Amino acid sequence: MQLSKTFDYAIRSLVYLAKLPEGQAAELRAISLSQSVPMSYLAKVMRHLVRGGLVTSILGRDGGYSLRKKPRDITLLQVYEIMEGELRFVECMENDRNCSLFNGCTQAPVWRRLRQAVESIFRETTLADLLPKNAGESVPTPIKESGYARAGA
Amino acid sequence: MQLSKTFDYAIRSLVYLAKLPEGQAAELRAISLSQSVPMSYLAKVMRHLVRGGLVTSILGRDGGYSLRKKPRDITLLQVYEIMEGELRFVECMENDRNCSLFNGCTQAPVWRRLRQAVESIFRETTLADLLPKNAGESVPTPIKESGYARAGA
DNA sequence: CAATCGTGGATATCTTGTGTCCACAATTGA
DNA sequence: TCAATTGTGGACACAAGATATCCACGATTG
Repeated sequence: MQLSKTFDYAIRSLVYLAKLPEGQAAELRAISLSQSVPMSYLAKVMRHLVRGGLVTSILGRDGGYSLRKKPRDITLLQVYEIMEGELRFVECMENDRNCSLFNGCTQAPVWRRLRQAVESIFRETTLADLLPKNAGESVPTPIKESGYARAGA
Repeated sequence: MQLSKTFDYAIRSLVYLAKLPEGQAAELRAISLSQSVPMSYLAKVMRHLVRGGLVTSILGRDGGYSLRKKPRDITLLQVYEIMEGELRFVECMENDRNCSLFNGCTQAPVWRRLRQAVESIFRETTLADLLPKNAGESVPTPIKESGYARAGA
């Protein structure tokens, strides 16, 4: 019943990008430092987001990442499905190979209700909802300079 | 975002007990066979339920387990908390050691909303809701005799 | 050409869920 | 009283998945 760090990393990175001035890109190291997320791992996360169509990557010098949509148009459900795949709570969410054999799977309706609840929250929450209200200040400062942002090149 | 098998085992075992005639006990092997759950692992699950106060265990010969409350009085939330502890989706659900430092943890409200949703579903669903409506037949039959119910003594 | 930056994938590590095993205590019936 | 049965407790083993690391490579720009 835990959300993965990967999912959390993805969200926070997207929020970071959303805070940038329109059209501006941020490079991996900057995101990594600001979130205290290992750079080489963040790279993998970002690749998912790129393939998922939420983020554009710019190769080469002065490259980086930038949002491909308005924050209002990026829902947590999209992010979740890109990072984790379809939302499910048990193995046999739809197909009943095992459970229905025993008791007609009386808990299946509960899992469905559960998914609907979570799904609708995820669908209704967009990146825009995660932007700090009172913040015009552009970029948050990292806590520690050391540790991260070292590998990869 | 997955529920553990352990939680599922617990629920199914409780449902099994709930189906028994009032006051009757079932032994470990019977539950294990009916659910195709490894007996030695089920033992551990049952211990949790005993300590959690949902189930009574009877030692010695002709021992077994039986429900300690009416199915209507056992909620999924109780079962969850007994098996998994407090319901949480991220590390820092209440205490904010890390996230608030960066962005005031704008996602925390989302996680809270999420928890409330799940929690209320769990709280409103009782064992009674998981009993098959049309079933007077006492005990479901196992699929395969082999494999489980062998270890332990 | 050289420096920068993201890509891709193989690999390593760590954690946790899941499962196993065995000695032991309690209970009951012969 | 003895032996069989049944749950208890904890140590241990195993597997899978999340998390992290590394390195060779392609793209881009000055």
